[in-house]
Amino acid sequence: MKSKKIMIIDGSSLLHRAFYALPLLTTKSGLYTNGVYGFLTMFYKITEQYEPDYIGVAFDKKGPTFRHKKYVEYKGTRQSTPSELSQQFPMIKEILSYMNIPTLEMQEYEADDIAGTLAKIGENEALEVILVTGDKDYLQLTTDKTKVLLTKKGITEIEAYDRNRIKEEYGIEPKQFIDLKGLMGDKSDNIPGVPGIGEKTGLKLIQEYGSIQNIYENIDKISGKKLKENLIENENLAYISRTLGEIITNVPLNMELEDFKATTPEWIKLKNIYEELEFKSLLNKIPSEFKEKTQKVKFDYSCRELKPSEFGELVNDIKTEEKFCFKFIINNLNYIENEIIGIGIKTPRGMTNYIDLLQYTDEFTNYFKEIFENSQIAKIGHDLKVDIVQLFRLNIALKNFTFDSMIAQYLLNPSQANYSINNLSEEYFDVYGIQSEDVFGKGKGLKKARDLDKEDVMKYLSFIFESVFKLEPIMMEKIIEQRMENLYTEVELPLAEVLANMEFIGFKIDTNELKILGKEYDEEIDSLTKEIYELAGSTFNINSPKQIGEILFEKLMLPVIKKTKTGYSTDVEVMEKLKDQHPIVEKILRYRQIVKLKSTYIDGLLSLINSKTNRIHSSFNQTIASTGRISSTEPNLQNIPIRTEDGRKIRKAFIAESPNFRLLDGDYSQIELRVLAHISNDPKMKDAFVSGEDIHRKTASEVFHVEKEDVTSDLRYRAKAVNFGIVYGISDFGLSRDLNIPRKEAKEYIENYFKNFQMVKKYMEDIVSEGKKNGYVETILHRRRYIPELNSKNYNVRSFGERIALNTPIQGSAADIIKMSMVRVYNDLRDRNLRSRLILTVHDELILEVHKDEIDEVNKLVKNIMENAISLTIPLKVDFKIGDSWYDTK
DNA sequence: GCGTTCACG
DNA sequence: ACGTACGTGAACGCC
Repeated sequence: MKSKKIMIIDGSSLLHRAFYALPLLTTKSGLYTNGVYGFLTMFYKITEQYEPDYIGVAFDKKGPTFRHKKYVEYKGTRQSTPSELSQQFPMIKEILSYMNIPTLEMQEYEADDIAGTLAKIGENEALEVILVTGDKDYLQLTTDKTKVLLTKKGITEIEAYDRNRIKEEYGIEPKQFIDLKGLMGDKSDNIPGVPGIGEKTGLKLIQEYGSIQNIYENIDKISGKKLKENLIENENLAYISRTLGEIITNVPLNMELEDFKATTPEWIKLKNIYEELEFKSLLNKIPSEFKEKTQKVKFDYSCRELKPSEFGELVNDIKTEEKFCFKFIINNLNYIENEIIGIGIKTPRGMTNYIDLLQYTDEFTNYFKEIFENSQIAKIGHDLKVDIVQLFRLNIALKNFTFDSMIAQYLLNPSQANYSINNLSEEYFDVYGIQSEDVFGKGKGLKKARDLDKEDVMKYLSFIFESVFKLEPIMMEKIIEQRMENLYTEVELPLAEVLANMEFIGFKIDTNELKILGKEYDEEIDSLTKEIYELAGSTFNINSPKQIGEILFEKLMLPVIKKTKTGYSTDVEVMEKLKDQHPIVEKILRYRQIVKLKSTYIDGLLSLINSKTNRIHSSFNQTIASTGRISSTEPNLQNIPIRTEDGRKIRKAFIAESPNFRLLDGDYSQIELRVLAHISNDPKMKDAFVSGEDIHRKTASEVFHVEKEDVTSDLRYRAKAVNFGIVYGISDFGLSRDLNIPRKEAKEYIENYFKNFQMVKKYMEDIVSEGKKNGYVETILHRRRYIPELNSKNYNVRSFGERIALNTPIQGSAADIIKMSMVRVYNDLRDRNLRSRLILTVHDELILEVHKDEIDEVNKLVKNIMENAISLTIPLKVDFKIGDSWYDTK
């Protein structure tokens, strides 16, 4: 039988660690909580990992300890604990009391003595002992039965030490750390030790002689005159230091093992204090049944399952109430092919109705199609894009879609990490709702449709509907107040349907073409692999940056250009600089490129082709990018290669549905620079766009003081880099790296740029100060992004904030514009009953699958919509290409 | 699960 | 003196 475990935590040490590892977080009322928060994060991590049967937390007690009696200077150099930290000790103790975990502190003793004593008690009871601390001194307590978990950098890294590891790493027994410390001393505790002896010398001596006592018994054998002198002169100090550094294990504790038994926390109290301290993520640790009891808002979970005979009645209710909220229940697989399990529907005054669609799909569509398609009846919900895809599958066209709480929250704060309905109900109502995982399971425990508990499903749906109905008025008020009503109702909401349709339609793939390309790549990978092994003189995993580093910088002794957190950097930038030094470098670069193409684009795409339609159905995320852009996943169709010919070939596999269709690709020319010209109102920049000049050429002539006719391709290239830099929040460093020129030269370019485009400079200054003043910046359609970084005390963080402040209105306005185009293109194609359809967007580009009979009409229509999506002080220009494959639309 | 690298706009 | 261009997603190694 496995022995039981006792975990003893050094609370003082852990709180200190957490406090210094995390930035100073405060609650709205100004309480400092970073230490407590970090402590609890670590606490949950280790208790969940080790699952102790007994647990206790030891603290230092204020006042002198027995060590001070032996040595008055003990801890004499310690700075007093800052009040931001000291006020957090009572908090963590309070929380531990709610967890029913005993906290121990004793006059005259320190936490480590208590922990040492408990460890000994634990060992005597034949328990496995786990000590948790940030203090290396604890290593002296490790035995075969006691291990020490030591926090490393930050709060996420924890290293476990047992006796074996110590012997391996230090070559001494744990107990010998006491003697080692006697020699080394400890600056932070003001333990003197023997002068001139640090970790290295100390370890050597202990490894050789075993103990301080034995060193002095053999003092004549010590080599090194100075060392020997120091030892002899400071013998007394060495022994005193040894005593000070020894953790004692016989503190008189009046506790029994049973007092430490892990028991159930007092959930309600724990929940209340987590709320008070605003530890939202830790509330997940509270079982949901304890979270509902103190809701401010009452949620009604009443629900019923409807049989077909009752469908008509609900349809009539909906007609009288003119609004409903709905959600499909589907299994979480690819939702183009999944099973549609059921649907929940609720009107403002009615209860939640559930229809089993595994049984009654036909009856459902017969009764409800007209309701969904009725433009007098409003539909609302949360993350309805998924549900619109299901409606497409059932051949139902949604009309009058007026509210989606997920999209609403994205507009109210586009930087949020999580837009789940649970997050929203917590934020707005302090209601902790029902976790979808509890209903559907997760990971391996994901439930099959038939294993779902219908009552749970209905209750979950009720929770969503109650949340959405209650959120709608509150969120709409904010949206209107922030001037985003138009953006919301005319752009983002209709866009959800456009994205749903693009997901539903997909992009046709020539599987064979992909496979042939894959074979070519494979052959090259094989031969490159052989050449690289040959050049390296050994085999290794070329996919491992770590192993490449070892080969290049240790075996082949190439110069180290750059380091990462974990070792040598081997990225393209570094490798380009090493190219001339060894032939292997170029081979590795080529290998990396081809392997990327093969694994991400050949194998990755092949695995995502829908076998029935030979099409790829990506998912488009409308609420990820803080700037307003759309992102694409599984697969990401927005990063299909184009910059190198080898990669660009992948696009040959992206084709139109049949010989009757072709691809039409329209991309905005220089949309971000045009947006910048518009919002900065810079006359020179605007001139260039109004007169249809090449903007990079224009920039080159201004920055480098040459006539436009005399701009060489090199100058144009440099000017292009400058223009990009402007949009991103330029720095001389970045530009110099990008163009491979001295920093000084880059600086001149930038200064010249600003001399010529003075209004751009003014824009950059104004937008940053506006951001600082308001806390956010806006796009043309008033899309808002908060930038807390602008007020950071940290220079780097603040600079980052400034770059965000000037880039977001540019990137975000460009996103506004293409989103408007998408909605109009989609609607016009549908209104004209065309067979052509929008299938993809890549930030400044729209791709349509166009019927050959409609090419001229659609091309004209899309051009008109895109170029007139919005009226700016400069024209928008769109270039169009037509081809049988995406490769050909160039 | 995080870090590195690299694909795109 | 610092450390540095904006926004994404996927594959892989490594712990």
